[in-house]
Amino acid sequence: MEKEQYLEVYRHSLAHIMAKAIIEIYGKDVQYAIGPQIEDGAYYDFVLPEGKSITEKDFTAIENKMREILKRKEDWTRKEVTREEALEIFKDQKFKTELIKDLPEDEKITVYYTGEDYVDLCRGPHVENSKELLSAAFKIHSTSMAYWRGDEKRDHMQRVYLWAYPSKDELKAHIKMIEEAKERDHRKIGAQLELFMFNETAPGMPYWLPRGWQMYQALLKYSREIQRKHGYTEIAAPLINNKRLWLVSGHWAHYLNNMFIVPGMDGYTKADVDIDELVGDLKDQDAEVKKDKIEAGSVVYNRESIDTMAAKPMNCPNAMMTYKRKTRSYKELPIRYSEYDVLHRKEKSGQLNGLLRVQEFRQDDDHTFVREDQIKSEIADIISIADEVYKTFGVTYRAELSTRPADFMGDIEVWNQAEKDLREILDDTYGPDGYEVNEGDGAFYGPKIDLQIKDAIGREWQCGTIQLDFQLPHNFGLTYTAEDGTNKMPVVIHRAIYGSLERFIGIIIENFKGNFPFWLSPMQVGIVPIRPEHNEYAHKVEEQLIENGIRVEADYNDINMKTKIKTFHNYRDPYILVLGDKEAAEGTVSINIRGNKKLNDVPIGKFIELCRKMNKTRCLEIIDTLD
RNA sequence: GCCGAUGUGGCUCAAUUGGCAGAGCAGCUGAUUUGUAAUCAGCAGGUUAUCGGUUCGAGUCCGAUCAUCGGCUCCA
Repeated sequence: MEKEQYLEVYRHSLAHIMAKAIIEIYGKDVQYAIGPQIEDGAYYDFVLPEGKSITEKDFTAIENKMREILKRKEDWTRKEVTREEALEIFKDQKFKTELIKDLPEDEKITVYYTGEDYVDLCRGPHVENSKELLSAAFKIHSTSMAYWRGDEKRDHMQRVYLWAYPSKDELKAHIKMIEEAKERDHRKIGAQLELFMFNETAPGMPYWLPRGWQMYQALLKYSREIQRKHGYTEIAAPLINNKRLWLVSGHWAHYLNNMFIVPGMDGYTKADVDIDELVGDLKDQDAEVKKDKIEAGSVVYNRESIDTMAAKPMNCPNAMMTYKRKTRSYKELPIRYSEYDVLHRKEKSGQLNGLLRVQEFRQDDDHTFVREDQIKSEIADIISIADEVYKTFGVTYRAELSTRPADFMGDIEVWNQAEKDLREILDDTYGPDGYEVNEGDGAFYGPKIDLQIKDAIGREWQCGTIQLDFQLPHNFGLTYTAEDGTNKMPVVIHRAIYGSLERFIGIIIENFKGNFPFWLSPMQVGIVPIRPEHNEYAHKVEEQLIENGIRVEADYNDINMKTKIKTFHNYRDPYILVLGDKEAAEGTVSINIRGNKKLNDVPIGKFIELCRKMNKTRCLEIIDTLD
């Protein structure tokens, strides 16, 4: 048996063993649903008897019970049964019953017995006897809540996860890998390197500290540089707009729950007044609308007030307004408006995650207005930008095309042509099998290409996105004057390469484990004068570096040089310069290079030259020789 | 929003069955004047997330709230 198949079979079998163990511990009333194998093991979904739940403390007991069951060395017997027989076997199991009823008429129904007291509905395959699993290594590691069939309106189940590997060593290696991933955690490194912080009063809204902001600016600078070469123009727009704008864009109808509302003058009232249609609870869109008398001095938010405003969750509507400010000619297109404004998106509690999921962020956003015949070349250009940017970070990526969904908007001919164009570009760039297609997964307003990048330890992240939009130009009534003098509607392309800057920074922190390339390093050079009498020379060196656009910090305190080196070392500065008598006399620097290499007595001019080179080329490696 | 967990000086962590809130690092002061990842001594730093409850007594037990973490779900 191939190793992968073997893994699947015994992980899946172990899921059944776990279900059997849990039933033995919690009783026959346990409702068991499904238990598939996953990347590093398996899980199984249960509804436990009223009032019971599985917590960390119970893991060991379940594992022990599983081992006890395996030692019984029971046979696994497969049995084909009729629909009626299956329904009889699982008459007390509501989920199994539902699964059986949903099976196609002609489907063979198979059940597996493990020993005589446990039976599960399953296609298999499984091991033939539990003893085959005795050598497997497994560990229950977490639980979570899951909805039956992913539907939040249906049963809430408890999902129990286990890791499973063929040997103890492989399980150990997996646990070690998870611990290493924790070492990369951007939240931990972000605190150590003083890049960003959070405060309770602004959940999910990062404070960028001086060092982190340097990095942020380096990313912005790079984005601006490359976009400028590709004909982009940058704009900035209001952060809050009256709800009238959001009504036109459709956000008020479809995105309100994710928007931070800013009440206008009528949004609260200071005098006694009767208000109709008062929103009972701002957090709950479906809350009952009530009619109430407001007492003087009280503050009431009324989402329906005429001058209610909202912080923008997306840049698009304001970009539309910017386009619409005057009549446009076909000769002007494409118009590319890039912007880096702050966006706010309100997330449900429990969804925030460091920089990876935030409520306030900036995107390297752009809205490009094109004629239909320009779509293809424009998308090709965007992909070339993405390709260049991702290469600079040393990550590989994968493209996914999402096509027309059932509930699409607009002209089917336009869709067909656009999808054809996108496929041709993707074929040309990555080869016909070099990208994935998610049929019907596009947004209702247009097809899209998502770019997934792969980090240093193989995790994938969606960053770049390129979306065609046939809807927004329609909502905003955008037009341009065509060659024949008629008014035509442009197509909008939304695109981002980093995606959210915050998220992207979180990803690259973990990708580089905090050891950033020179051009990205918050501080690039740390200066350590050995004794106070060397401060004067150190100041001169510092000034020269600053003049050359190099981010530098120096420690002029009268303390042990070891301490100063340690501090900069902990900040992971790529270069630490040690300056003493010799260097001052000869106009040189002695360099501690991140990674413990050293270069002594380097002429200052030479050092500046290599720093400038790295800033210009944005190379990944820190130069550690003078050749 | 859901399931489970966590919250003690800036950071990492202690505090026995409910019984005086403590240490290291960082900070400050002084000494040391040092050529490559922790020199020595002293000082200061706390309403134990917040609010409420039980108790003679709460970091510890109970409740609520907030934030955070692991997942689920969601994510134009």
